Amino acid sequence: MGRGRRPGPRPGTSPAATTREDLLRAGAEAFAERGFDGATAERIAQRAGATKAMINYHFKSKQGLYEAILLATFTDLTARLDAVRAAGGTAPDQLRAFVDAFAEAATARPAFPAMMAREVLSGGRHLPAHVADRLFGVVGVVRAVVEQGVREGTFRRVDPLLTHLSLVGGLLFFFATTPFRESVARARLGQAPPAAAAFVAHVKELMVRGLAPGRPVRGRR
Amino acid sequence: MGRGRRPGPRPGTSPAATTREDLLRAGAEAFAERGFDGATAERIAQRAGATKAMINYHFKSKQGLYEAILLATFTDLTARLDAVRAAGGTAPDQLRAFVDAFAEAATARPAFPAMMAREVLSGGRHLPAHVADRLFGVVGVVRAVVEQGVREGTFRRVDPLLTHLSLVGGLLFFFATTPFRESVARARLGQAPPAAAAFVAHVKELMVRGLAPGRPVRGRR
DNA sequence: ATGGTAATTAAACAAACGTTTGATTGAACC
DNA sequence: GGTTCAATCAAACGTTTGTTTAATTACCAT
Repeated sequence: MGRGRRPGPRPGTSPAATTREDLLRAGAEAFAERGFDGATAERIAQRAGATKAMINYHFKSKQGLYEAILLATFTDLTARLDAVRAAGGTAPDQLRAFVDAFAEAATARPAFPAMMAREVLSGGRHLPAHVADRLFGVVGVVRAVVEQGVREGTFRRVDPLLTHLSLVGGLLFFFATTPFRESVARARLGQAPPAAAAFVAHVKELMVRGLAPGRPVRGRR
Repeated sequence: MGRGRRPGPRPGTSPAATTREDLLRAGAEAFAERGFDGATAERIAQRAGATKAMINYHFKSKQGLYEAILLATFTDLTARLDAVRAAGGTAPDQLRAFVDAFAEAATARPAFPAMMAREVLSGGRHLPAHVADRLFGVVGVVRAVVEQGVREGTFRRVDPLLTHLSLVGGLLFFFATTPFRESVARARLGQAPPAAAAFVAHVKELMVRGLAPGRPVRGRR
């Protein structure tokens, strides 16, 4: 008998511990679904095929695991967004590229939108300073693009921060609630939920048109 | 000596228990700030000036308190939004009124945006069916307005659901993260955070312009 | 006056939580 | 072949959690 593994390193796993990475992956999923408080160490470990003691061994604490995930996630995101800015082009083009990059980041790391949304919702309570910096970097990119657009005349005179909030808010909301929409679509309507690509195209068009200079809209203000 | 009240009803509180309402208020704040799992019964009770046993007495369980808050909140919101639809007018006007109503609901019940955002983020895990219905009512209002706009020619042919996601996502994100922006504004920059009114005006203009029919935007697609 | 009811408290409770500990194993190194 | 070391597990630990219980009080109707 004696079900359950006996202690000791996993046999034949020479190329760097996979347990650590399994915990990062499982933790990201769990934190995205339930939030920091709702995701228990036990469940994260189970999902990773390990024991919860491994969290403390590899990351010192549950909070340590959380921070490691956030750092990796935001580093990936800001790298993509900075690349958009560096690639140059007109402001509308950069804005479109921004939306694409955001969507690619959400696809590469499905947990990122929910974790980011939860973090700002909680007032950044679990955010260490150096991770918060990356978050503000996102604001900086949008601001730079909008200011460029206003300067070159491709955008009307809009507030960069307000533009950031409406743009990133919409993107974050869409990608963070994808699981919800999928379950609703299955349960309520037989209908399939909208694809990410359709939303991306929609947001690009909406923003570029909405920011374009020119005749004010008719009708009551 | 003998600190700590002795048991028994609160004296002189004839007009309906205020404890119940205190718990609703304190619970809304706590759930908005920390989420369902992060908000502890002890802290909610403290904030309400009561003991945690009162939660179970008045609402059966912590979950019961949560549901009571959600129901009241969403009922208020959908009432406002339905009124917008009922008032009629052109689609752009209704859309502007929608944004106003949303903002008023967020002002009247500051906890609502964060609670709603957290709920959809969690896939509606804590949502009882009759409360979920109200949530879908919001989608219905936006859909109706957009479809009317397309019909009457004031909007281009856009997907109502995608429009809903970008509009409500932006609004929710803004109002749900107001505390975060305020703390950041205080700590990082000496600058004041943008006022709600400014954001509301921004979103109205952005959406109405972005949805307006007419010449497609120049530049690469 | 008296009895009943609803509201409240402090304390007790079991379950669940994150963390720590100690034993155990496989592999690398000499 | 023995030693060392990092990785792993099961179990135990102390704390915190939401809930229940029993006692206590104020108000109201009779």
